[in-house]
Amino acid sequence: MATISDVARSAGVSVSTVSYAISGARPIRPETRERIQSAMRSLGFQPNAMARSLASRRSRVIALIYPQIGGGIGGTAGEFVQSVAERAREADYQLVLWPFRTDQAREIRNLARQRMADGVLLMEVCLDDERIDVLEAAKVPYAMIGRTRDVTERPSVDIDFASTMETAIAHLVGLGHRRIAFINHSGEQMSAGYGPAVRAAAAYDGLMTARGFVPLSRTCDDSPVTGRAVTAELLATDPELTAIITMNELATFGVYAELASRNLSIPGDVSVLGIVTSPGVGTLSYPPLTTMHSPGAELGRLAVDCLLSQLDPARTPVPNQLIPCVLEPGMSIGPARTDLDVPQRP
Amino acid sequence: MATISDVARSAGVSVSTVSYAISGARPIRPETRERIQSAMRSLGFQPNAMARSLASRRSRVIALIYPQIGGGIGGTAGEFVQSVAERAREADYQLVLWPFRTDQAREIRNLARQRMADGVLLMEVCLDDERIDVLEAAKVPYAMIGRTRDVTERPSVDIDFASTMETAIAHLVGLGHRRIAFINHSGEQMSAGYGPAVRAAAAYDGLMTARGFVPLSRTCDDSPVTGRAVTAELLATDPELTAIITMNELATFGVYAELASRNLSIPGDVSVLGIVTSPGVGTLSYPPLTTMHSPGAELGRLAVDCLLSQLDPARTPVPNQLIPCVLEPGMSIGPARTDLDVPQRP
DNA sequence: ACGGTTTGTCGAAACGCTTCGACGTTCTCG
DNA sequence: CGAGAACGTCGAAGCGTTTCGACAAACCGT
Repeated sequence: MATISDVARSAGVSVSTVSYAISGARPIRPETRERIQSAMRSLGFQPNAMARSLASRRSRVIALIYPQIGGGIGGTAGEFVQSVAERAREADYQLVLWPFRTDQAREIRNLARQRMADGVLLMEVCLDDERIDVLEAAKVPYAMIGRTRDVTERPSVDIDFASTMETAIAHLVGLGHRRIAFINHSGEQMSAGYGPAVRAAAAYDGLMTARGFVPLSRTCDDSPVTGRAVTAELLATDPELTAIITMNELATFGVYAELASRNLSIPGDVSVLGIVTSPGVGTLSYPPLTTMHSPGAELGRLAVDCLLSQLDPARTPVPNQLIPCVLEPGMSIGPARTDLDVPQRP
Repeated sequence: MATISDVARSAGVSVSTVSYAISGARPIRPETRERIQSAMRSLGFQPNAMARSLASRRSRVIALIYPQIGGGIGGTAGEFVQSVAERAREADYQLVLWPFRTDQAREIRNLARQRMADGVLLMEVCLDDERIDVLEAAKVPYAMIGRTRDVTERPSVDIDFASTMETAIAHLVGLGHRRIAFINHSGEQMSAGYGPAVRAAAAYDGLMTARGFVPLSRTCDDSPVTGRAVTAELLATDPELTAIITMNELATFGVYAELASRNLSIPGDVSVLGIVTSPGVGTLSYPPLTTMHSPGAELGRLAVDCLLSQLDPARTPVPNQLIPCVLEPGMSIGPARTDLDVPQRP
């Protein structure tokens, strides 16, 4: 494997000249540059990443800490990892995966101290996330996907749950819906302070109340079976329900199943809107679910930019951003049925 | 950030002694080791990964080249990446992601020459995969998930499509099915020599023919819409069809939709078996789809072991392995309906 | 024509580790 | 009891880059 000194010898220049020709940090005479480049080409030279990192004290590697990709449909996480990897590639960085649970802050810090990565990306951030404290104490550059409780100036990108929920509710209200239920993630995630669950719940309660409607929200394990049970319970609690917003992909399949088993039509009897889903998941159901899909790819890109802007002072800083989910029309939403609101018929 | 010489100074030994204490490559007196360890602890020392790699000429990083994670439900790829990352972690290796298309062999080689990774893992291997040639020419250790056409001694792990298909067909035949159709991946993937598509098709044709049944297989784009159309076409071609094997998760949702729209019951009229699915995908449908799910996690682990055994001569070599899919019972399979076989009824 | 920049190149010192050879000590066993 | 092996430690030479300071040569304005 050719080294930089092989190139230098073959081009008849010193090692440092080759280095400057590569980095452009100092001017090189055009013909010298030519000679160096052709030497590099004919030797198939690629600079040794480790030596480069050691000397420059920058590894050009960023780490993505993720708790679990699998665990369900997982399209959101997958899309996200994909876009992070690609964005990193574009910026000429490598992406390493650090599979850690959110409570393994110590392990994360130790790995970070090995300086394999110049910075880390955190996903599935909780409202009180010890990893943030540890990383800050260790002065490790980071960016979060999600936000801690105190929405300060910590570098982050996140889904705009408030605006997403507002769009969702406004859309349904515009179609005459007044009794709109919400199916959230599980109670455990809620009490663990999992950001999306907590923020969406708060937004839902606030927006419903502000409109003078009665909030009716439920936590629900991420599974079709639980989704089905929760739907049954919701219908028992409010038989006049006309719409359900779900933020739980797997549970949504259970919603469909329960409604089907009761011969309730979608959207004739009940409208269903899936929010924060992975793109395309709506087409898996019949009738196709109307969704507001998670801007995973965009978040991935932004998160990388946000982190890199801290690593490289030359980059323009990337402000914290909140991205709303994108409406993907399906066939699961219609006007609220009116037989309940107007009991007497002509 | 503490370095090894800080530790050495603080413990009153030489740098090399600290290094040997860490690696265990040479014996160290217990009390010396104690002193070194407590020095490391109090300094919060973590060895610099770059320096270590440069000196030892091994980065303890492996690369996973993947074409695209997302693509729909994507649980399989996600599960796979997950298990690869975890296995690497267990073996004290880092995993980097190289998002490259299968035709970017040159880029892969150049990255490999930078020696950031000690070896690479390839997924979505095609029958004739130029990446393999390039990697072999560059003497880069690798392991494939999937196999090239010439099933030689190249390091690989793969799904055992033949045995999976045999199990699938045998299961259905045991329930009286004779007219069993097969819905494969898309025609483009087929002609691109995508291993799973080609091998499953070959297995299906061979096994059906060997039993004296008529093969009826179709390629199908990965989407519910196409799945639905293909199902309609299959039913038109053979109205006496009693079972469908699908190896196309998204298309399977279309199969369900088409059968439902014709008021054909599952499994009363038609049994449906999804093979090579991501685990859990069966529960998304109603009635729950019986599946043979892809051993993604196991393949991921084996692939890592297979690669590491080449990197580390001390490891016992891992032979190439073929893992069959795992039957996950659902409710979409039943006995073949008999009205067609026995036209006259009492 | 003369100081002062800018340009283009070089040599050498890091970067933080691993690993080799050397060497004094302590065991082992014939 | 003495030769050879095993033990425990050290110093130094890398590993393949980047980057700093130096310096000759060409260029500049006056």
